Amino acid sequence: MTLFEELKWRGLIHSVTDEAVIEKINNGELTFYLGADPTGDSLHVGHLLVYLFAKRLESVGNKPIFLIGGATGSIGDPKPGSERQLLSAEVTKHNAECLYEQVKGLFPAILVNNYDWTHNLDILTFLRYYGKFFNVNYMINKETVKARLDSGISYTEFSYQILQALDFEHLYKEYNCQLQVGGQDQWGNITGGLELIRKIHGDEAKAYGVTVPLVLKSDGTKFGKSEGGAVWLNPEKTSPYHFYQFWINTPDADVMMRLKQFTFLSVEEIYEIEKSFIAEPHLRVAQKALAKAMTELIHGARGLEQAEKITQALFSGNISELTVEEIEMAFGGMPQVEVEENLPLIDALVISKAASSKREARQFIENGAVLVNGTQQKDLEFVVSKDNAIGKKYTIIRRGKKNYYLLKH
RNA sequence: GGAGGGAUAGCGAAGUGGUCAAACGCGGCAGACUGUAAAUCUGUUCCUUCGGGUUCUGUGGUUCAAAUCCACAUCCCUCCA
Repeated sequence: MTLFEELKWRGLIHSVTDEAVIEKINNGELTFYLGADPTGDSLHVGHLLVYLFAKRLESVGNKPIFLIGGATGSIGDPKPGSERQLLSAEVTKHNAECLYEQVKGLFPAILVNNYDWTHNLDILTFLRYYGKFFNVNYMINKETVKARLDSGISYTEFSYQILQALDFEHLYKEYNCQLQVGGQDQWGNITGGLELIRKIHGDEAKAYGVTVPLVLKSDGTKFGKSEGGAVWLNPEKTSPYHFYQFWINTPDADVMMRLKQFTFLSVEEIYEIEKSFIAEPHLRVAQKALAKAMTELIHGARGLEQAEKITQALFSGNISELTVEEIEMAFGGMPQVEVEENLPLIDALVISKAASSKREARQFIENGAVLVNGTQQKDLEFVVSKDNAIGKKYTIIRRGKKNYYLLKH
């Protein structure tokens, strides 16, 4: 199986601009790039697939360039609904640094920032030289722009695709970068770049684009969100435990696809897992393998160990047997609140955000949805006290099957 | 510029003087069953000190009583110019 065949098998190829790129990818002879606008300070699992795709290309020798969109990010790419809020220079810079750190953790890449070759470009050069290569009719027909023609789009965002095309052309010229990879929503931007390269460097210029499919969930909802929002790669924003839990909760219908798409387990290993998954689904071998592989990939062996330890403690049911040290380790990075020594359970639920109102708190208690230090508590008058806390320090509240909250006395 | 239609809870949508904290569907949350899955079933879904309080785009009015009637404002849609 060649690399490209494997990529296809893994469901990672949405489309390619030219079949000729396949052999070059397999031979590991390409320099390629992928870009990200510094609109946030961390990647989340929704972004992850294309980065892992890049890692796979890199693993056979292709050379990755990671492009930070310091310029494009300050413009904002057109999104379906409305204009973007412009970000300040400081925020963009900070975000760029954070993103680069995360990418470096995944694979070695040359870092470039499109601000460097854009900020000195004067308006006349832009219009006289580059502008002539762009046909407005063509630009208007890009999906991203078309979607906004009714509701309106500013000239600023309309110009975004030109800046992106400039990037590809620049990297082609300076680094002999022949390939851009991106999500399928980037197709328009990628082909824009190819167009520009062809116009400037002629038909013999060889450049390509490959897009990775959007990750879909079988039930149609958006991938990458758990309760409380996006699942981030940054452990400060999403703890390794929550990250692990996100993967282990993958529905049966999706889990084999996720293993193929996201993990670096070999084809044979995945087939082995699938056998067990089909024969004994209740063991959830596939979910466990997925959670393990992903947590280790992003948070390392220590993060995985931590996540598994917490999972073990919380789901084995022996919470009250945990020591203070174990709780501290387990709940590191998880939501916790300091409380006074004694507090009615109803208030404790509200303060810890386990319930959004007292009425809801009562309802949870009456439904038997609340466990205090591992035992169900149906008494509305129950008081959480320091004396009953584990090690006189921590009270662990569970609401529902898998929502945990830590109170520190 | 003219003529109509509309705005109701997270979303869709009933309700057109009191029986309305507002049907129903979706979504959310919880419980049961399971495997921390799916499907299914049950409960719940403005706040509350459980007395009550605050809601139906906004403001003012009519009325014992307004989501419901009237006036004005704002926004959206359709048709005509």
